[in-house]
Order: sequence, then structure tokens, then C-alpha cells
Amino acid sequence: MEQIPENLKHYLENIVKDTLKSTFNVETEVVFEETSKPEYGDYSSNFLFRLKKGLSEPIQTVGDIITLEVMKKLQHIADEVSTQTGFLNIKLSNKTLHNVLRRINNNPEEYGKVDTGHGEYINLEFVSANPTGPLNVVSARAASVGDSLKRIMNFAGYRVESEFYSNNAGRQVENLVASVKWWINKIKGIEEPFPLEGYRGEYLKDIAEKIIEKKIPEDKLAEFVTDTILNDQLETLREFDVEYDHVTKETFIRESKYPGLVLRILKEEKFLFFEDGATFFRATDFGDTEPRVIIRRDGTGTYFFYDLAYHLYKLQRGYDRLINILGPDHHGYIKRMEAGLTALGYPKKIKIMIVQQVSLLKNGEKIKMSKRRGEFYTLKELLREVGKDAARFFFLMRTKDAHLDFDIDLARKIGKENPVYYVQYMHARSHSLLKHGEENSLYPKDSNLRLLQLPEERLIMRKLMFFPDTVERAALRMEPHEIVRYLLQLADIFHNYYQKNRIVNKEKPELSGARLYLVLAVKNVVKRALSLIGVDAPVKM
RNA sequence: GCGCCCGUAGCUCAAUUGGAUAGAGCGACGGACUACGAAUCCGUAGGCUGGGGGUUCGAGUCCCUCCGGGCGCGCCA
Repeated sequence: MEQIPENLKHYLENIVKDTLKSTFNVETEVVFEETSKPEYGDYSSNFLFRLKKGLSEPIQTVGDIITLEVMKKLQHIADEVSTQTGFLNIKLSNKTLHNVLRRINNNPEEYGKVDTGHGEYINLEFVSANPTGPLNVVSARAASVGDSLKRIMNFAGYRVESEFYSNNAGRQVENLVASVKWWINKIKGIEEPFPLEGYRGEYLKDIAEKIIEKKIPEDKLAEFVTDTILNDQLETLREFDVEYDHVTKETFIRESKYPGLVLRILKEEKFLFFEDGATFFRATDFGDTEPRVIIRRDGTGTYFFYDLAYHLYKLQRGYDRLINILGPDHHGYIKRMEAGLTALGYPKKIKIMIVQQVSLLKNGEKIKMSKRRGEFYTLKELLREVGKDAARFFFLMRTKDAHLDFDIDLARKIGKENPVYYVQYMHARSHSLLKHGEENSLYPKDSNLRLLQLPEERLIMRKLMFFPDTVERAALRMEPHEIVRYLLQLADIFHNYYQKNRIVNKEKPELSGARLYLVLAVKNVVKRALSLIGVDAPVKM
């Protein structure tokens, strides 16, 4: 039944590449992409421009010959091959598009899977908030991007495991514990001045009450407080449909062999020096702007030191690559970490992505947030106000490099102005169309797909065909945002089609069967695409 | 001062990473349900892509420079 190649895009690329080699003895990369406009065909490549310099013949001659050769080889799947203003355009036959529909509906779970990753084993760390308070909205954005990326990359042939790192040690934890103690004393009626670097925030009062109730001993306070907050963070993330494969605590790292291992390797390689009683790492040997302290004058390790140990630990677990998603305040840290891992013998094993800031808008005004005063908008509050789906979708509407204005009022609105409903409505509408068909004894059928003659129908089939390419792009660029854009475009043409044409029509059972088959394919792809970004596909809204 | 991100329609943002005539939504104006969900659709108006220079077949995209906005630059984490 399957008459089309496993991966259309790569198939076309290989055909043209081979033809160039056999006809002109030229080797070059050929990339096909969706044409900017449907009038140009379906797939287009600009390799002729790139080739221009290395060719003796005029570009048009080469184009003409390639066009003929490629057409010959693609007769079974394409209608037209042409060169226009330097682009090689290919228009696939309707039969090919029909087979795409069959592929989708025969195996909805598999459609869109690609093997971009070739099984590369990846550790993806994101959020990793300090256990000093509830998760804020920047963490929410990182969670949305990170978790979607994991889903997408796993669908694209990678083996991705997600990880949360909790810095439950160090000075900030001392400050945190001091703040909790202040609350404990206050509850017991002992008034003292609030710790200088303490954490404000009512959530610490609840923890203090629990400590009194459970009679937690003094030496277990730090552990109890950080674990309580960590568990609360993970619980909130679960409500956000974010599950982690691994959770690692800094206390675990500190007690492990890895800090010692880091010191030993750096010492043996002579990447350390001593000054003012402190131990420095020669980060400048690896592109950083200055040497970095790893052991302070007082003999304690820096945050960077234990972070190096943590990353060494991750690498020794066998990953091919580490990916970290960090907030915008960490970009100064990238060079340092890359330098450190290179020195430890793992060059180019880490990719650090920065997710930009989030501003929350309410009533058209930015909400002011101050961590110090304990005033910030939490992920929990966001979930309560706009819901999981709108929150996740909104965080993916911009590329991760851009600042994001999150308009809470808009996210709560219902209608096209709120894109998440626009997309989910496409799924609900497909579902009710299929149901409506059943009530009239009309079912999706692939026997008369040639009746799908309308330009809008071709547009939809074409878009469905591009889904695997979209998954590949999103994975390679590490931009979940690509999936969101795809859904919005598909929704546009689908709603347009629906509005103009009747799908279920008892007078025309054959046409109805074909159209319902198309609708079923749309529903299947939308459901899958939404699952890749962790958004529900409702059948009723 | 140094480093990173951003500047595109009145507003919020896209633009297949250097490609074809720069596109959507909101807002404004005008239309479409006695047929499958109007949470939808169709149309009109709106642009010197912050300014200037460069690179080339081709620049919103790359380089230089200036202007404007955000963030970061601890033996904090």
C-alpha cells in the first residue's frame, strides 16, 4: 500500500544530490524546504545559487538538465519539477498526498517520528530552582520550554532524560534556615531582629509550624526545610505536566567522590594555581575572561566548584551530551562552565541555552516582582489563573531568545485572540465532525480520495505532509516554538476550509467519506503535535 | 567600561537562520449562521524592518558604526 518513501524530504534531497553527482560530477548539500508560497509547488531548494560559483555551465542550463533528470526519477510521486528564479521547485502529485493521509490514519501514533537524533543520549537539565521558595514565572517558562523540548527530541530519535538539580547547600541555605528559625521563635513568642540576608515570605511560617509540630531536631533543620520546598516545587511542576527522570541534590554531590575527582584532574593537568590562600582554576586557558576561584581562602568550595563536580557526575553517567536551560541572569556563567568541562576532558559536551525574561501583564500593566521582599508571582498562581494549557502554550509562542510579555488577561480570554483556544478548537471541531458523520452513518473512507479536489483540501494535505519536517526542525534548532507555529498555520487553513465547505452531506456519501478521512488525519496530527508541547487535545470545549 | 539579548503595522509578535511580492492576531472599519460548533470565517485600512555605511546574484536576517530598551559582570548561589 505504501507507495511513498519513508521520509519525503530526505528522499528528494538524495535524488537531487545523486543526480548532480552523476550528471555534473558535483558534490553539494541539497536542502529542501516548504515553498514560501503554494504556487511555487510543495518543496523547494536553492542549491543552484550556492552552486553557481563552482560551475562552468550557465546556471539556467544546469537547472534545465537537473529538472529533466529529477522529473524522470520522481514520476511516481511528483507532478511538476521546475526552476524559477534560481529555485528548484517540486510539486508532488495528489496521489502522493493521499498516501500521506493513509500513512497518518493507518498509524497515528507513529506519524511524524523522524530519526534526527540517531539515538543520541542526552541529559536535559531545566528549572533547577534553588530550594528557597516557590517557583516563579521565569521557572515556568523554562519548564515549558524544557519539557516540550524533551518530548520533541524523544519523538525525533534522541534519548533524552530530564534532570532537576537542587542547590540545597551553601550560604543561601544557611540564610534560609536562619529565616525559618526566626519564625519558630516568633511562634514561640520570642521576638528578635530578622536575619540580614533572610528570606521573607509567608511560606516559611508554614514550614516553621511543621517543624514545631514534628519536633524536627536542630541538626536536621536544613534538610527538612530544603526537602519540603523541593517537594513542593516538584509537585507544582507535576501539575504543569512536567515529570523529571532524575532529581539530584547538591548535598549528594558534596558527599560524593566527584569534588575530589575534579580537584585531582585539574591538579594533575596543572590547571590550578594558588593566590591569597585560595585555589584558582586557569579558566583563561580555555577562553574565559578571568581565572575562577574554586576553593576559597577559608577552605570551602565555591558554587562553581560543586557545579563542576555535578556536571562531571552527569557526564560519567554516560551521556553523549548535556543540555542546560538557564535563566537570563546566568549567561556570564556559560564560558566558565565550558572552560571547566574542557579542562576535565569533556570538550564540547555541554550546550547551555538561555531562556529570556518574562514580564507579566495584568490590566495592561507590568506586575512588579521582587524576590527580596518575597513578592513574586508564582507558577502555582499562574496555573490557578490561566490553567496549564494556556500557560504552556503562551510560553512557547515566542522564540526563547526574546523577552516575553505574558498577558494574563489575554490568556484567560476565550476566542481567536487567545491562540491556544484557536488551536484546541480545531481538534474539538474535527472530533464533532466525525461524530456528526457517524450519526448520519457516514465514516472516514480512503477509497475516493481523488474527490478531494479543492485548493483548500490540497493546502491541508500539504501541511500535514510537512509535519515530520517540522518535528525535525524543532529538534535540531531546539525550538519548541516551531510546533506552535505549525499548529497555528494548520488551524488557519482548517477553519477556513470548514467555513466554506460542507463536510458531512448525506446527498454525497462518497465525498463525505473522503472529507471525513481528511478531517480524521487533521485530528490525528493535531493531537500528536499538541502532545509534543504538553497541551491537551479536548474533544469538547 | 566590558559581555549577552532585543528593536519589524497604533499594540503583541512571525518571517523556513542569507531567498521569491515582509506576514498573523489584537485594536479600527465593513460583511457572513432557517446546513456539520459564529470559541469560526471573509474583506478594507495600516511598513523607508530604529538611523547610516558595508559584504553579494539577493539583507529584516551577516559585518562595522551610532541611537534606544532589557539583563549580567563577587573568594554570592
